[in-house]
Amino acid sequence: MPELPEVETVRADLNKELAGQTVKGIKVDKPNLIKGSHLDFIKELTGAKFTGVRRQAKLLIFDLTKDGRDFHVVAHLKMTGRFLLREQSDQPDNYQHITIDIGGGKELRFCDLRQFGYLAITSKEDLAKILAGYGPEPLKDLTVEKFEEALKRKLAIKKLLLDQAVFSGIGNIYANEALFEAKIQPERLANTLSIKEASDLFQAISKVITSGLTNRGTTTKDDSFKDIYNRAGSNAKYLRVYERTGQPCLNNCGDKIKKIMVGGRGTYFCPSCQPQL
DNA sequence: CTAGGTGCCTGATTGC
DNA sequence: TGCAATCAGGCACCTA
Repeated sequence: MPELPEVETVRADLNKELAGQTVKGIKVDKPNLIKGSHLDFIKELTGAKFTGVRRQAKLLIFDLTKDGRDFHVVAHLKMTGRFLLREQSDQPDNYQHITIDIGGGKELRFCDLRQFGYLAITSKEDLAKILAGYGPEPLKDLTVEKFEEALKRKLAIKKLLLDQAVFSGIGNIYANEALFEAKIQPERLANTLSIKEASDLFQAISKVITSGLTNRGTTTKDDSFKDIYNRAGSNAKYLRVYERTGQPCLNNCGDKIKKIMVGGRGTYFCPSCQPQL
């Protein structure tokens, strides 16, 4: 599933490929993946020029200009959303639902098995409102001081890490990995972490996110993430708990990775290395 | 403020 | 064997 490192990988490539290109045409096979009117989406986007692609949290933000007016398209990949850059002559992709002709024989395809993802046209003002709802993100505006402040809540630490209004960009994979790295049990209430634990967790989050970025994302066995050239990321080999239920802890502690549900999400940890206090 | 439930989807898994 | 029920999962949205 695309989290901060995966979305950033996609963003960087999209920015390189799209900047300066003009939308020649759009085909929408699944209108439900467009927020708002898909007819308006087609009308407004056709003829517009990409000026850049940004990212905040897990959101992709396409900057466009048309007839002297600037606007944006925000996109969320959710679980299985994917942008692929293809030649128009290429075979259709699986779950290809929206196709954007960018000229030069190339097209941008939005594919999504589960159809949770979306695209939406937004004005500068509406975009600002959307982005204001997101908390600071790792490696950027999240400081250890802000992190400690945010932990003053009586809530399972893992649930807090996944709350995009508190910290943004962290998803299930990196949350599990960071908690293992910091040796903190996922159900621990955030306000019970010591200063040292909070500091360790902050460092652990930076570490696992950096690893994800360096390796162009985590592609697990379900293939949920591919970059715009349909290439897998290489970070999966560094995962230490995610989807390793029943396998030996890589700290060689002798225990096995256990899976539980926390806040309705699959949660992986080592009962010995991450003891419940 | 937080918790809890539902809905969006479909492939994989489980149940009978 | 085959089909049906169940379920995961990010996030919005609603109710308590």
